[in-house]
Amino acid sequence: MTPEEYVEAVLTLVESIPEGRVMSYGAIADALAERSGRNSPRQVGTIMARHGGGVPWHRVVNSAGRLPPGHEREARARLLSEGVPLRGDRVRIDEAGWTPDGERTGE
DNA sequence: ATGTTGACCTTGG
DNA sequence: CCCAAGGCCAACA
Repeated sequence: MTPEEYVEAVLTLVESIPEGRVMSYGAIADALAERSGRNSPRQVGTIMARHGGGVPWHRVVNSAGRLPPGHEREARARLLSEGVPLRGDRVRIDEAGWTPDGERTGE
């Protein structure tokens, strides 16, 4: 799988995240691990930073539910309007966490 | 080829 | 809450 295809795969997956739900960089990397041959949350983060402008990037947070640096205000507002459960400025990923299988990350 | 860096993750002080 | 260490993968100097 070429780098461009991996980028597309990531963006497509992010677009598939339902409103009110979120996914962590690690979960995304993990979900594409089989198909991409690589598993690196950092790469997903880099991809989001560079090509995340066209997708619901605010639905992607780190494992601790932390919002993307520099976009915290924006992300928080959007998540709030979607009804994503927040604890302060962090997402309750145990409740809003989502995977392509429709299961919650916690559990 | 080596070293650093990055919207990361987990474990452990 | 903050920091460090070891893994992870790709881009860049």
